[in-house]
Parts: sequence; C-alpha cells; structure tokens
Amino acid sequence: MLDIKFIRENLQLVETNNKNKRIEVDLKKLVEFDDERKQLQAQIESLRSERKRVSKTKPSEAEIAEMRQKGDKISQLEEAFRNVENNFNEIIYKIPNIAHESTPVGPDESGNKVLRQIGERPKLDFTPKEHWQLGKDLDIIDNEKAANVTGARFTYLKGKLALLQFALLQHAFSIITDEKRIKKILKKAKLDLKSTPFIPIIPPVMIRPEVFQRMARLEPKEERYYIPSDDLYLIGSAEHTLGSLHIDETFNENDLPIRYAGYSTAFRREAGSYGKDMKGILRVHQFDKLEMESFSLPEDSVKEQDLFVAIQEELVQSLGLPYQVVQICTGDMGGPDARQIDIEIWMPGQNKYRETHTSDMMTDYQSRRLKTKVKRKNGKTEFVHMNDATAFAIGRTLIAIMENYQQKDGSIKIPKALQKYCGFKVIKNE
RNA sequence: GGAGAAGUGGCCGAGUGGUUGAAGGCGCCGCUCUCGAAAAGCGGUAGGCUCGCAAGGGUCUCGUGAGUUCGAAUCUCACCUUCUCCGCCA
Repeated sequence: MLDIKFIRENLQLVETNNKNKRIEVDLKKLVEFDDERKQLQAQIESLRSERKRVSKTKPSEAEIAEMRQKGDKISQLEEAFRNVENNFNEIIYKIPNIAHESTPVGPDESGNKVLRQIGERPKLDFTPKEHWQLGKDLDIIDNEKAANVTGARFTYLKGKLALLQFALLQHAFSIITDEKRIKKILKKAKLDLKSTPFIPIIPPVMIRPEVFQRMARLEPKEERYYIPSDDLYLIGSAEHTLGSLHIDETFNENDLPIRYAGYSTAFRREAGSYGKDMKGILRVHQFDKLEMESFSLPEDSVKEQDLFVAIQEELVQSLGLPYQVVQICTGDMGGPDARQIDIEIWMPGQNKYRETHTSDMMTDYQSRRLKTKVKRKNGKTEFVHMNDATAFAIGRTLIAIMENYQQKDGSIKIPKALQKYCGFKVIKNE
C-alpha cells in the first residue's frame, strides 16, 4: 500500500505509474473519499470530545438525554465513516508500488530488458530431450500416477531426482548461511552492505486471510488455495509467511538487515494458465522452493536486491548453468514491486530461456500495512524496506540440470557441486 | 476434542462503571553529585489518525472485533493467543 499523503502530493506521478503498470484506478475518487473521511472524522471527534467531557462528571438527567442524542448521531456518522473507508481502501489497495527509476517502461514481457547473459550453452551433438521426456524415460518423474491420485499438475519426483532436491538445498544453505561467502559475494559485486548471513527457516505453509491481505499477496484470490473449515489459505511462496514474520514489530536500526532463507512447499492454483506447460514439472500446483527474504534500512534496499541477484547468480553459476539476467518492465512486474529482476536459465530441450528465479524489491509497500518498522538512531520511526527473491525453485532448477546435463545415451550427469551432497554422479537407466 | 484460567505501556504489575492513557516497580534517557564510575536524588520516558506555520489541541488504542451504557481497561457476545488438566496423535 502507498501512503495516502504521498499519493496526494504526487498525483501525476502515481497516475503515470498506474498507467505504466497497466492498472486502472480512479485517483480522483480516492482523493474525494479521503476528504470525506477526514471531514467525517472531524465531526465524530468533536462530538466525542463533548460527550467525553460531560461524562467525566456525574451528568444531570437533562445532560444524559442530550448525550443520548449525541451518541446516536455519533453512531450514524461512524457508519458513514466505515462506508467511506471501505470505498477508500478498495481503491488504495489496488494502487501498485511506484516503479524504481531504473525500471524500463513497457506494456508486457516484450518490454523486459536482458541485462547480461552468462555461461556457455552446452554443445550437444544430438537432439536434446525436454525434461518431461527425460523424466519419463529414466522413471524419475511420474505425472500420470499423480493425476490418478491428486489430479493434473501434480507429480511424483522419484529416486535420484528426489535425492537431488535435498542436495540442492544443502548446497544452497552451505553458501547463504556462511558469512564469509556472503562477504565474498558482496565484495565481488562491489556492494557496501553488512555481511549478515541468512537464518534458515521452515515457515508455516498456511496463512490467515488478514495477514495475507496485509502482505499484499492475497490477490489474485483465484490463484490461492483456501481451506474454509479453518479460514486459512495455503501459501504460494515461503515469502508469504516470511515477510509477515515481523508483523506489528519495530526493529532497532542496529538489528538490520535481517535475512532469512525459508524452505517451504508452495501451492498455486494456476488459474488462467490452463493448457500452458502441461507436461512435466515446469508449472505444477505444488512445488518446493528455497526463498530469501530480508528487512533492511530504506536507503539500503536497492543494494540489498543487488546482493540477492548476486547470490542467485553465484548459485546458478555454481551449477554450471547458462543464464540471462532480465530486468522486468513496468507492464510485466508485480504490483508490490519497485524493481523486479529475473534469472532465466537456458533450457536445451525447449531451446529457450525459462524463468527460474525472480527478485522483488518492494520498498515499504508491504511493511506499511504490516506495520514492520525501524526505529532510527535519531529516534524517528520509519517503515522497513523488504526484499524477496528465489534461492532455488527446486522443480525448475531440476529441469535446468536435467536438460543441460543430459547425455547422448539418455543419462543425466550431476553438477560437480552437488555430487558431494547426493553421493552419485549420474542418473541413468539401471 | 472435553474441562478450567488468563491476555494492561519496552518488561513486571495495580486497577471491576465516572478527571485512568492508565498507580507502583524495573529498564531507558537527561540533569545534579563525582577525577570518573557506581550509588543516591531530581526530571523525562507509547503509538496511530487528525487540526495547526508553530506552540499546542482533538480523538482512538488496556489481545481483536461487535454490543450494553450518558459514560467501558472494568459488564455482555464472538474470535485470536497463552497456560493447566484429561483425551487423541507424527
């Protein structure tokens, strides 16, 4: 959520930003509701003030009668106030975050900007298979059985592929929980930030509607799984319960940044993507993911995202996978984002780059509603800035490994860095 | 799942219908004393919204929400959370 004061003082900027992000909002109405709200508030408060003053003493019969009337009037005005506030909220919740100055303006993914391409694509002297074919041939992915048991877009990861998931995790944790490694990455990226390591977390995978709303992630609701019996949603990313971990909290300046590495299952209904990527495990309703989340000082948040991207690159490079870094344009980025940067790994089987990592810098857009703040050394309180990024989306990273490391004989080599964790060097038909 | 108890400021804790946004203590900050520190003494110590150039004012907040009342931290209801006992359980 944006600050209404900021909106009022920067109407033109917000208007333009909405347009760039392709979201239609009636700002004039918003301002009108805000005016109305304030006016009602003033009326209510002056009536309350009177009532309070009288009620501090033992009032006479006449005064009681008068106050009874005033009380009715207050109730009336309060209801009007609630209505106006609901209307107001409905609009302000829709307004997306202001895009960072470096964000390219564009209508959709065609406006995204490739920042750099790193790594050599594998030279294969045979026609590479797609991951789902490899998975079937090697009997390590079984969507057909999953369809019987749970439905479309679910999967069984089997055998060595299942083990590889845990190897990936151990590998990633070994890097991002190590302060020395973080320091190195910061130095290489020429970033001046604290080298605070990430705290490993296994968060809840369900979340209350109210908290989901305050994370600005409840919408689009069609994308969320909901459990009516307990009024809970399943999270679509560890971000949802990591970012809300410090709801209604105020940090001291010295405590920041706080960095978490959260591992959880993510649940997505994939509404609106019917028929898209139906084969294999690229787009499924349930997948596991290691996610980075941080709370930082406002002036550090851009650098913090640079660190997140540097970590992502380090992780992808450590697996020897070719990738490109893409800066997402206004029309394609998430509503809460000020700056979004994706990493896409080259997939030989599909003969194209596919998104495996994303990084969202959200300034104080989430923290304002979460009321996660920092008390500065000068005594002032501000909202913290929040960053969120993928460390490894396991499924898609497995796809990247399968397709890039496939051999002519149909086997898959294991990246060197993972071998010590999984204990094998190849996946082949036994 | 059943029975019971409780949720007050950064922390502990008083307060059961009327100058209580809240006694007292701890902590924290400032000052005095001291060469300095400790101790002691004095003073100050929540946040949101809103009006105001400011000084300052108004209002809301005692887990959350709704209600009773002229008036609610105090009474009623629902929900959330915590604790105790019983049951069940990876």
